[in-house]
Amino acid sequence: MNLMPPLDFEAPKADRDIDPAAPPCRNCDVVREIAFCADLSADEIKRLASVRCHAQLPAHFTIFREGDRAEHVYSVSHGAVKLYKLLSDGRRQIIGFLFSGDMFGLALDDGYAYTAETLVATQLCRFTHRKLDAMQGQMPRLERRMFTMTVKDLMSAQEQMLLLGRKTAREKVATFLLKLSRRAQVQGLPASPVALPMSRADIADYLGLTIETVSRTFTQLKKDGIIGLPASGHVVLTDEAGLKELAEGASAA
Amino acid sequence: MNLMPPLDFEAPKADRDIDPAAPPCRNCDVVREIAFCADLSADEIKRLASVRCHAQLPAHFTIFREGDRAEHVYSVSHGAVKLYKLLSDGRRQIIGFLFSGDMFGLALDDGYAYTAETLVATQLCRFTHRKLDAMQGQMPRLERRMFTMTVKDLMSAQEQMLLLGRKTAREKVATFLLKLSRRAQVQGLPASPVALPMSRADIADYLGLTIETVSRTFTQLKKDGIIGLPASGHVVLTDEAGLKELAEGASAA
DNA sequence: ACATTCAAATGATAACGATCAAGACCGGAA
DNA sequence: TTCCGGTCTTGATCGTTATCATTTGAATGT
Repeated sequence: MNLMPPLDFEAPKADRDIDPAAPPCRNCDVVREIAFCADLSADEIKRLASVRCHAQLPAHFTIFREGDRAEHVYSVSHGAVKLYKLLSDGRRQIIGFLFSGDMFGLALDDGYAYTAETLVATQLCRFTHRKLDAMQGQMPRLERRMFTMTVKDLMSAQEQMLLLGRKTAREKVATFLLKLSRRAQVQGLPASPVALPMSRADIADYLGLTIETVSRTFTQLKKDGIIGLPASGHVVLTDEAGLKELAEGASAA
Repeated sequence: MNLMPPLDFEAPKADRDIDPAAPPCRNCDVVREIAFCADLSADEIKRLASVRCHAQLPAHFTIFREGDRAEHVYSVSHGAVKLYKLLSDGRRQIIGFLFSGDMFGLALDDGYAYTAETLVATQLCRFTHRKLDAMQGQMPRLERRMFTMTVKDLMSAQEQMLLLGRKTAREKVATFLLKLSRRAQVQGLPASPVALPMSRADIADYLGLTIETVSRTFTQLKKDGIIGLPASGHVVLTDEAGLKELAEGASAA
């Protein structure tokens, strides 16, 4: 797969889809409020838009690979993306699931430290590092926003270290479901029937477990009346308080 | 311990130790080159120094606790610090060991997300978030440097997620030793007899293992001729290539 | 030198999650 | 509809690491 990408950023088609006369970033609707382009002055948005490149990508599309020259930063407009790192023998660790408004692609040594792949059909905004750097100092609010988002990412990564290093399978899954639920709420979606746009394998590689353990844990939580599994790809948080207790490591329950 | 802190930032003594006539940050010697105060103009350093507070802390001193109001950012001048998060039942995950030049204490919601504790006697520089924020926009290079350091921290955290989620005990220990060795080199110390200023318990809580497993793994690696354990708190990297192979997950070996 | 204390190493056993192996389910194509 | 490919679930067993228990060792103080 991905040998013949049906669409990519190079295709001018993507740019043509954006009405140049429209207020820049109008396309982004809600996302404007939470993405890194939020909180900017009209002038800043205009300037930012001039170096932006929008694209619609299909599901399971590799945006870039670990080690690729890091030329762009991305912002998710709509859809979902996963970031992962690999060991030489194929073991995989997913380091993040991204949704509308999330940013990715920052790198220091000219090479991405992870692979980025869409989970579902996804719209992205792309910015060139070089051009952003060139505007350095001219868009203080943007820089500050990117900084803040990076600090948030770091804190989230630290939470995940606690999960990976010290939580049980049950606690890991509970934490994961709550995180997804909260994230859905941020996007104005209901907290409870949570959509899981990723496969069991993805969940396993995010939580440091195997597919089988993830599956068994879902089944157990369902048996215990903590969650419901109405349809593939959807979870009902029947007992959110119970989930929270589990997630925080309240031994019993 | 820490019930009667023998020294702290509030004590004016710490400030008196700094010669106000000396070029600011002269005390920091080498650290100046790698800390976040590096790469600043003379004017910026002067301004930064005006809101700085230096302190010498003893070993095993709690600098702040998870949940405390986040009022300061810190930079390690000399010594070593560990950052950790706790679960309600006491399970602990160390999310980082910090050395000269490292920064910590960034927070978003007014509360530190982790506890910070010295490993050994340590000198710190402290800055008030409020004052730094007040200077926002006036010290672009400082902001950029802090951003860069945060991105680096994030990438390091992502590496650690791969370790915690997907590496074996042996691979974890190998990775840890290599990381310490590289870090020592950055500080101009030799790569090979690496100092371990932290306890086995700290290492275990950093790698998501138990004390016993860490101990056994050290013993094994020694038996296999990959490392040497000349004295408590020191490790010789006998076979660095072997360690690297292990760390990257080269199944065999 | 010896007692005391705490950290580290080692040993024995258990458990959680991994691995191996079927079988169930679901969606898409003919 | 039926077949086919995949993912997900469930079952049986194994193994790595955790847990429990003890010994060794190193540092500190008397």
